[in-house]
Amino acid sequence: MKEILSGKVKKAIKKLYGVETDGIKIEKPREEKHGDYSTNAAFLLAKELRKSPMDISQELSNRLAEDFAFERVVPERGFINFFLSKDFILQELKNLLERGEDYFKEDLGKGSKVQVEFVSANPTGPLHLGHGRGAVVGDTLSRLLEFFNYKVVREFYINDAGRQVYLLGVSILFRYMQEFGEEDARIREVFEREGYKGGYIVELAQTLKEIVGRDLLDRRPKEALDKLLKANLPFETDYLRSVKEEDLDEIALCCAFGLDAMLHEIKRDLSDIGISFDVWFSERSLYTDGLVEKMIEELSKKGFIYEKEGALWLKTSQLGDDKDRVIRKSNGDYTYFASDIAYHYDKFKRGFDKVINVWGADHHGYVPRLKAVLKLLDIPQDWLEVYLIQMVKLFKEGKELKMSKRAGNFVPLRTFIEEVGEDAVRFSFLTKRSDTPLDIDVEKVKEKSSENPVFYVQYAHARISGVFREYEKRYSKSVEEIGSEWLRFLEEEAELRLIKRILGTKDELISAALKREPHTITYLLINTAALFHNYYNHHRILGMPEEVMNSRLLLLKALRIFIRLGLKLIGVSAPERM
RNA sequence: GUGCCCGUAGCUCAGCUGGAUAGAGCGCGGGGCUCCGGACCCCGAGGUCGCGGGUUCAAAUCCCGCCGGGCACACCA
Repeated sequence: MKEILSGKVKKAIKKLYGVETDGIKIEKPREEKHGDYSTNAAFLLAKELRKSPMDISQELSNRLAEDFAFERVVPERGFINFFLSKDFILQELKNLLERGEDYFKEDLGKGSKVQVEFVSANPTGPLHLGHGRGAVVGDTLSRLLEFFNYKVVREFYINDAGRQVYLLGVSILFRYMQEFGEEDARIREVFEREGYKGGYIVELAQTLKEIVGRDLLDRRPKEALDKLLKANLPFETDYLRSVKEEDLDEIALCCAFGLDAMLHEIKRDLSDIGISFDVWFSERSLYTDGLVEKMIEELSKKGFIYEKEGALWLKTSQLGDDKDRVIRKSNGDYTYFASDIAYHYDKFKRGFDKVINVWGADHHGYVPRLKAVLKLLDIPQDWLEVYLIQMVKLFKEGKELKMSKRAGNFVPLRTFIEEVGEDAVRFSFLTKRSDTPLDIDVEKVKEKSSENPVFYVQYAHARISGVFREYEKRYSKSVEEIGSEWLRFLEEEAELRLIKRILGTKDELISAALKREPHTITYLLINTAALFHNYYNHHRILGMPEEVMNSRLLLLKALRIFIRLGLKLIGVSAPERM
């Protein structure tokens, strides 16, 4: 809508003054008396034309008033206020009814390739609520971008290399030994200091015990592996299968077993809230494919790497980071940063026009480091967008629950899903801007789930569907058969307002996509549903004279198109009945 | 200590590329179909937009300082 209007304004300016203008803003005034839309165009032209905004707005208004789209065009203190004409509104509505959700589409992406990397949780434990928020926001952003013709690849980066995974293996092994009442001093020491203490580790250890018996205690990892592979485990065994013979020991086996099991859990949780990934990218593969070494070699050649105290350092401080960073420790291990450089280089090589990383806000200090790397690799800064999701804090009986995986004291996403359901999970993660922390009171969400706004929106959809069902029953005709010629009977103020609202949502969807603010969709839905509920409570539809009934049914149909689209974009179901 | 984010109604939060009388839900007080779904609707009370300065015709919105809260500042990931 804004685009249509700004086109009209630009055309009028060109005709009237012979100049091109940029930066014309079309706004929706808060006050209805200031029109359906307004523009600041006159202010922008004032300098160039050496005329007062008042005069310009007057002249432009006179010109634009001839357009059939406007009932009135009113200059006011330099602003130009537009009042849309009924003819124009109905023409757009007809358009919408014919095109369905496509009416809201716009070719913003022009088919460009965008990667959205999100969740990327360590596969060392189940997903918690923070991951859930990132997952829902990332997925919704992806859906939005896809809708506007970006080619989106959803990617999950699996941190399957390094110390955290080693600790996972140690933790499982420790619990496994405990099952037999045995222990190893060295293992215990590592476990107590850094191990994962969650109950899920104990469960994994028990499963392991059931399948392999004493094999690991008796140092027979090879036999244990064979048993595991034959055991018909309820998950894929990619990591177990790929353990190399020369690396196989008790810990390595536990690592692989743990990774397979955890990844399976993670995938299940995600799929339960409607999320699937196109690519599961293994950090480990960056090492096995030699990409990390290659990157370091290349950066060395360019002189960006130096050695100090036995470690390799990257000169990121010259490029916006506050200090240089270690990429290979003095003990020879690579840091996470090293693989991340390789990872982003790989992303770049894969030809994405844009990469969006959805990260937990606790990683914000890491951003300058990565941006510095882009400079070293001659990758444009705006190629990478980092989108930070603030923490989710959980309260139970007024007390905050900590969510550290190592301590094992966290609330799994699964619990939340089971208590409030997929739709409410997705919706509630999208009712707040992502850069503000989110507090969830477990009890409250549980108790008040019927007050969740998601039901309010879904109820609007179900109500419309109910009216259609009833219409079909009473009149033995489908709503689809009502032709657009009936539209002209829509003339009440409330109806026109509702239509304008629906038409205007396109602008807001576009803005949500461009500004990466998927949460605005939920507000759009709530507001639209409110307008509908209000309208519905004051207007009868069935049983009214034919022209009134048919025109109102068409209005409801348009409304339902938008509500369905909005719900689809945030991944929430649109029930026919509730 | 340094950097980033946040501070809006009793509570949870929208609004922030400056624009006209600051919004929603919950909670609170009052009311609403013999009729298409009352999981709804309408009315009302409730605000120094953390504080102070600055820029501007115009500031919740931009800039600076302060206060309060969160997060991050590893040869962890």
